[in-house]
Amino acid sequence: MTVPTRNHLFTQHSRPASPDRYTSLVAQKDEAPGESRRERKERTRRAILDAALDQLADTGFGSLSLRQLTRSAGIVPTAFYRHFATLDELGLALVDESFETLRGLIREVRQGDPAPETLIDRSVDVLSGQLDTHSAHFRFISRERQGGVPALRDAVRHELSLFERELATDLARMPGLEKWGAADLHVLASLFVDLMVGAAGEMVSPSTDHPATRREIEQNLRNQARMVVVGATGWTPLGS
Amino acid sequence: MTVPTRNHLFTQHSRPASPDRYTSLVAQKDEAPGESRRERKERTRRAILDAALDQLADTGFGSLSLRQLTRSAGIVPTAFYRHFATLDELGLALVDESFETLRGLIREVRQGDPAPETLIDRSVDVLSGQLDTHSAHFRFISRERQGGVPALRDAVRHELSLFERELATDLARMPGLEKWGAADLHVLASLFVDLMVGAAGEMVSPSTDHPATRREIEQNLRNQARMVVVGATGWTPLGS
DNA sequence: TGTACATCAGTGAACGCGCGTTCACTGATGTAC
DNA sequence: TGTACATCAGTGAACGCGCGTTCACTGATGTAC
Repeated sequence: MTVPTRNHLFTQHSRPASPDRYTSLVAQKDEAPGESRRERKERTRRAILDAALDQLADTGFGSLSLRQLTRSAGIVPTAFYRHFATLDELGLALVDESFETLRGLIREVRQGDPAPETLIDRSVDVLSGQLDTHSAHFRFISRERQGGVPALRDAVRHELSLFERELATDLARMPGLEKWGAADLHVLASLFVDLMVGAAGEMVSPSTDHPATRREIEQNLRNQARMVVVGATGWTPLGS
Repeated sequence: MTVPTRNHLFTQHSRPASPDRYTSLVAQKDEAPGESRRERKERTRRAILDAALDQLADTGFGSLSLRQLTRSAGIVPTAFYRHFATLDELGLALVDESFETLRGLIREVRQGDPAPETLIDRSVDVLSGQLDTHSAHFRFISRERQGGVPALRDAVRHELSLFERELATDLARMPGLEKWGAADLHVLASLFVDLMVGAAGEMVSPSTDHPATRREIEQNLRNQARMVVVGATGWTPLGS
């Protein structure tokens, strides 16, 4: 017969204050009485994801520590496995929500303003706004795109290529590009994606918190995009 | 009085075979009798750098392990400190030699063939050749550019901006660009650098060892560069 | 040319630490009747 | 509405491991005389 080795008088719902709980950023213990078990679980999952995004400001995903992660999420290390089977699975969840953000960006640009001559400025403005609220997602994408964790790198690249394809479909409808083939659209779309991800990665980096620098990068992105548009305007489609 | 706790009969020059020595890729123990102390030290340093580049194919610099590093360099962990004060210092040495490779590339392009209409193909060919012999350097640059180690990220970005400035100086001498200001040259040079580093990073990634994929990326890089050149040709300088 | 001494690249034991993962557990929430 | 039981998110002890860094050391190489 197995014997309990410790009392369990103090569990989740009446825990004594312990020093290392003070460091938790996204504590599970904030009481929210009406909550169901599902809602509680979802809240903890969210806390883990946020703690990860937080920690990822400083390091690559490969250097993520499960123990630090759970400490700042306000749970015990082993509780992590109630939500994700492996650290990689957590990473893939972050890929998903990061690309949701990215698609949100393109959706926001699209709606309400298709005038081609203001499209660049509008896009850069929307990007700039998204960077304020979702910087962690952009940092994650641009870092793990070249990062040291194969599963994530592949997932990010795959999503980026899907995203690029969507952009190509959008571009195909623009005036002047009706005659373009898939290859031409791919060249232009990949240019835009490379520029955007590159600039976003630079703006969102911990080294670049100086706002003047950020505005310079933004301005350069605008000019780069303009030069590419001039190139697209004068482009002779590849098949011809 | 301190007492030696172990015999030292077997040192560097007549060491018994020990299991974990077999894994060393770049062993220091290869006898080279005529060598001076300086030459020996330089050889070990080289072995450390190579072991690092080797290990960095799989992970980011932040996840580098000093112990694995020294094991595959054929020395004991503590011997590392005879060559570098910290791991970061090793990283900076890698930044230096990686950018030497990059400058070698531009030098190779420059010499012997300045015909503007073949410049893109020539550049991509040279890049492709360098990727075969110095892939680790390009992987290092493109990964640590967005990587999680601040000192390296800053160093790589600084070197990239110097490199871009050099490229701008070269471009200023090209026919048709004589009237361009510094800002215009910056836009064009940064476009080329972004495209090159991006494509190189993709080609050199462990996920991309399929040669067909690599040729596709190369071809797309050519097309992207061409579209940018068309853009530059039709560009109205910013001041005007 | 020979000798005494200094230099220093590499050694190996030892350290304390944070890591990911296992396991049997607890007790509040949810469900079947 | 009340009761008995199942579910399962979170707990805490324990594990073995690889890590970076310290330290006093060795002995071949280099140098001064």
